[in-house]
Amino acid sequence: MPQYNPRSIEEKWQQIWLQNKVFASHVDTAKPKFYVLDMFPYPSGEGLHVGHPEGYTASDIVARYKRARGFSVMHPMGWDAFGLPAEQYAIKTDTHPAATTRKNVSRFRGQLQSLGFSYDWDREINTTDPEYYRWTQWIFLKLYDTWFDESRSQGRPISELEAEFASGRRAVPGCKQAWCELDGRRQREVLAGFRLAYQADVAVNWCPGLGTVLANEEVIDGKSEVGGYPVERRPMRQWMLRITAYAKRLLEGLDSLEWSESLKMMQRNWIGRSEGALVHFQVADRPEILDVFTTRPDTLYGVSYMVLAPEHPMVHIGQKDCIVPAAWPESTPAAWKFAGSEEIPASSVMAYQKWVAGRSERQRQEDVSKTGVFTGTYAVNPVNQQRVPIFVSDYVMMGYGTGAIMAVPAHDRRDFDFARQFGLSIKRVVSARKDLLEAGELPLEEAGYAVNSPWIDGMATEQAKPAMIGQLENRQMGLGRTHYKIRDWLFSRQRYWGEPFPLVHLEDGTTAPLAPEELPLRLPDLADFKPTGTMAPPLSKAGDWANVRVLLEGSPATAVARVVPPGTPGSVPARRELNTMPQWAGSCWYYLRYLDPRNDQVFCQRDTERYWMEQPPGVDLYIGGVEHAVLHLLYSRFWHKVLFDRGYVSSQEPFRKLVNQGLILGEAEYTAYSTAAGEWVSWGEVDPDLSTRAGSDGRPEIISRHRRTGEPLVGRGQAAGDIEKRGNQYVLKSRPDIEVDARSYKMSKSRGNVINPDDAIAKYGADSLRLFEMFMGPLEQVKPWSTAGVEGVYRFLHRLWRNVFGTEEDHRQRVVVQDGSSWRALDGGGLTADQQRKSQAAADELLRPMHRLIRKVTQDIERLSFNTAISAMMEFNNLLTRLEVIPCAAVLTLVRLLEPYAPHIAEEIYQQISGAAALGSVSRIPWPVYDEALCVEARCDIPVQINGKLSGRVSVPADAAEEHVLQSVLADTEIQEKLAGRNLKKKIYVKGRMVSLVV
RNA sequence: GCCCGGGUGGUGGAAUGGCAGACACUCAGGACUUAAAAUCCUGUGACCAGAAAUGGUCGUGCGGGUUCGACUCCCGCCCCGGGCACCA
Repeated sequence: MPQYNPRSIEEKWQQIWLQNKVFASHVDTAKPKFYVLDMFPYPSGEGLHVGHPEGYTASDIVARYKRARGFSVMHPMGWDAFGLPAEQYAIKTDTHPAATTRKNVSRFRGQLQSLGFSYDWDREINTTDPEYYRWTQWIFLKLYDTWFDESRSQGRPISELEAEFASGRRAVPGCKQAWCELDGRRQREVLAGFRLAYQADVAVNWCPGLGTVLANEEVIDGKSEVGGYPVERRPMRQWMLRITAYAKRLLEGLDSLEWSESLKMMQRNWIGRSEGALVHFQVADRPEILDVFTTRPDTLYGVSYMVLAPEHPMVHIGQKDCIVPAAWPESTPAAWKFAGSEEIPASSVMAYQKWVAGRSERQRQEDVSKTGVFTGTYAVNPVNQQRVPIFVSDYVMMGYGTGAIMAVPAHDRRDFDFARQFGLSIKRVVSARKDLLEAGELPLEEAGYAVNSPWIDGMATEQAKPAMIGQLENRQMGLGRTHYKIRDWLFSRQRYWGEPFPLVHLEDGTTAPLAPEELPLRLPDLADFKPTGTMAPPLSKAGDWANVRVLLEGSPATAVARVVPPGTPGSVPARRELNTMPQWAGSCWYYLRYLDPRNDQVFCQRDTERYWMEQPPGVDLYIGGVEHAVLHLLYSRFWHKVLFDRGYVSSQEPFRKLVNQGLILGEAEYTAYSTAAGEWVSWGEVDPDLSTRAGSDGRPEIISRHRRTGEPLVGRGQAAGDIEKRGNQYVLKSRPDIEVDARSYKMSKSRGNVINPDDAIAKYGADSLRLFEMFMGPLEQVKPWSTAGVEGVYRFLHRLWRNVFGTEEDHRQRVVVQDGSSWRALDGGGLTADQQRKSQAAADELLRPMHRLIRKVTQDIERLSFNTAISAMMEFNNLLTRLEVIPCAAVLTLVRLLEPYAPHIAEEIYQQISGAAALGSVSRIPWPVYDEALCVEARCDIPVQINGKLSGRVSVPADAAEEHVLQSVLADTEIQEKLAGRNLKKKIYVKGRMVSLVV
C-alpha cells in the first residue's frame, strides 16, 4: 500500500458524496429530526479564513454523528451575499456587485467542499437570488401587514385592526370622527401608525464617507464600523421596524433557550428592561406637564432640580411648547448661565445646545464632568409642591426614557456631581440604617430606608418603591412603568446592493404594498450604482424603474398596488421606494428557506416547516461567531416571533441551542521592545497602547512609547528559542532582566499572521485541518493557531494508516479477521498457530478499551467536547500500534468513530478493509453501541488515602463489595505498616474509586 | 463603574468533590540509516537525597473556610479576556 496521501483520497470522496447525494436531507416521519445549522458566511473576496472551518467542522461532526444515530438530519449551507463590502468593492473596481458575488460564492463553495462538509448542496441558497429575496420581501409585507395588540401581547393582521376601528370597538386615535367618515388617505395614515413596518423622521447616522445612513449598531465611537469614517446625525425619513413592541417577549423568550449565560446577558442588556415610574411634574406658571422616568420613585422627596436633554422638545427655542422664558428669574446665579451668552435664557440654552452638538461622541465619553445651563423655568414637585429649577445638560440622553430626569443628588452619583458643580441643594431621603436618619455616605445609591419622605418614612427601599408608585397612581401624579432601552430598528439603507422594498409611494404621501404576485421586485440592473454623493440613494438613478403607474385593489385603507402599463384606465402614478433593506434582512429567516428552498408557491411548505421546527422546537444546534450576539440573533428572533404570531411557523424561538465558536488567533508571538538607540526596554515599561506598521525589512513592527518618559519604542518579534520563562514573566535568554510581551494576536493582514486554510489543506489535507481545529481545545474558547499542532494530528492519521496497511517497505498486513472460531489474514491468507493465538489475545485485550472508546467518543460528541474525543481515539490507535496483529473489528470501530471528524480517511480505510461487503459510505453504518459492563476493567487498582494522603493501593475485582475491599486494604502490608500504632477512626470506600482512612 | 467568562507544566489543554497534568506540541537521549528526513523506543511540573533502582517534599493566580478528601464547593482579594457604559 502507498503511504497515507490525503490529496489522492480526499477529492475522490468529495466527488462520490456529491454525485450520490450521500448527505441529502429528507422529511422522514419515521425518524426523529435534527437540524444543525451554521451561520452562513458573507462571501467576501478574501475567501475562507481558518475561523470558518472551526464552527463548520463542529457542526459537521454533530450532523454526521446524528445521522449515524438514526436521526433525519438537516445540515445546509448558503450565502449571505447582499451588503456593503461587495458594493464598496464594486465601486472601487467598477465591476457589478452581482459579478463579484458570483465569483466569490463559487470560490467559497469550492473551499467548503474541499473541507468535506456533509451539507446537502441541493439546498444551497443565496440571499441575492430574486427567488430568495422574493420571500424576504414577502415577509417584509407581512411585517407591514401586522400590528401589535398590546392587550394580547401578540402581532395580528392589520385587517383585524381595521375591523375594530370600523365596528367602533376601538376608538380611532387622535381623531373624533368615526372610521367610515375618514377618507382612504386618512385611513391609511392611521393604520400606518400601527404597522410593524412604518416610516419615521429620525435622526439617522449619516456617513458621508460611505454615502449612507447606518444603524446605531454599525457606529462605533462616532465612526462607521466598516471603514472607520466619521458619522454625523441628520434627520431623514426612514423605514423602521417596531421591534420595541416585542421587547418583553424577546426578553422572556431567552429563559427557554440553551444559550450561554454571557450571550443571554448581552441580549438582556441590549433590550435593557428597567422598572420604575413615570412621574408628572407641572412646569411652574405654564400649562405644560414634564414627564420623567425614574427607577427610584422612593427618592421623590429628594428632588432638588430637573434636567432636560439638549434635544428635548421643551427647549426647542421658538417652538410653541418651548418652556424657556424671555428673561432670567431674579437672582439667577451667574454660573447657571452659559458663559459668553448670558443675556437671556434663550441665548444661553441655544449656545449650550450648539456647544453640545459640536462635541464628538468620543469627547463626551472621555470627559464626564458635568456641564449645563438653567432654562430659567421651574417645575413643581408633585409630592411636596416644592419649586425646583429645570436645567439642560448633556448627561441626559434624549433617546432614553422621556429625555428628562428628576435629579436626586443625594442618591445618584451623576446628579451629585452636577449639584456640586452648580451649587444645588442635596437632600438625603435614604439612610443606610433603619435606626439612624443619617447613615451612609452621600451619594448613597444602594438600597436603604426612606427618611424625610412623609408617605414612606422608615420603609426599606424595596417596599418604598411600590408604595410610592401606589400613592402616585392614587393621586394621578404618575404611574408604574416598565421601560426598555431597545429602540426601533432602522431598516432602510441608501445603498444599491440590497433587497428593494416591495411597496410604492402614492401621490397623497401614503404608501401601498405591492400585491404578492408582483414579487419578486427585482433590483434594477444599474450600470451606475455608485453613491450619488447626496443623501439620495443610488436607486434614484433608476428613473424608469422607480416611476410607475399602479392600480389599487381592495379597500382604500388596506389597498395593494399592482403595477400596470401607462395609460391603463383607473391607474394612478406612484414612485417606488429608493432605499434598500439592510444586510440583516436576508439572514433573518434563511434557516426557514433551507427547509424548502425551491418552493415557488410559499416561503416554506407548512408540513415541512412543522417536521423540522416543531418538536423539539426550533433549530437543534446553531453554531456561529459571537459577533452576531445582539444583531442577527435579536433580529431573527423578532421576525420569527412575528411569523409565529401570524401562524407561519410552529415554534416561538428559531434557535433552541446556540454555541459560539471561539476566535482562532495567530501563532504565539514574543515581542521585545527597544529604543531608537537599540537599548532594550522591559515590557512593563511599555505603554500598552500599541499600533502596527510594516518594518524596513518587511516584517511587522509594533510602535509604542515609554510609559514614563514617552520615548518612542519599537517592538520586534523574537524567535521562541530566544525566550525563557522566569516566574510569571517571559524574558530574553540573553538578557534575563528584559521582559518581553508574550501573547497571540488576532489574525490580520497588517500583522502578517493570517493562516490560509487552502495552504493547510494542500500541505496536510482537509482531515488534518478539521482534526486539528477540533483538537486545539474547547470549541467556545479563544485559541492560538499552532503549525506544530497540525503536524501532530497529521502524524496521528499517518500512524492509523500504517497500522492498517503497513508501510511502503513493509506491506505486512496486520489486520486479521475472525472466521468462526479461527482467524485469518484480511487478504485471505492463513495464519500460523502462534498468530492464531496472538489474534485471539489481541481481541481479548482490546475488548474493554474498545467499549470505553465508544462510550467516550459518544458522550464527548453529545457535550461538544471534541478535543477529548480525539485524544481518546489517539490513545486507542497508540494501543493498536503496539500490537503485532490487529483484529478487523477494532479498526472498523475506530474508523466509524473517526468518520465525523476525519471523514475522508475513514471512508478510504473502511472501503479497503471491507472489500465487497462495503456499503457505499462508512457514514451509512449505524453508530456502534457500547456495553457499560465492558467499560470497566475486571480488576481495578484502588488508591488508599490515610488522612487525605496517598499511602498505597490495592487491587480488587471491579464489583467487589465494600466490606471485601476494606478487608484487603487492612490486610495490605504497606498499609499495615503505615497504620501501626495509630488509632483507626473512620473508613470510607467510594466504589471503584478510592479508600480513605482516618486515624 | 456595572455585568459575564477565565487563571493548571516550556506550550495547547485533561480531570467539575476521589490517584493533578490524559492526549498532543516542544525539547533531550537512543534505535534504524553512509548521512539526513521520516519512523520507532525512552524521558520530559519543580525542588531535595541517591551511583542507580528509587525515595521524599512542594505544586492548579493569592489569602482564608467547608470536607475523611478541594483544580473542583463557599468567603475575601489580585490579574487577564469579553460585553455594556452619564440608560435616570
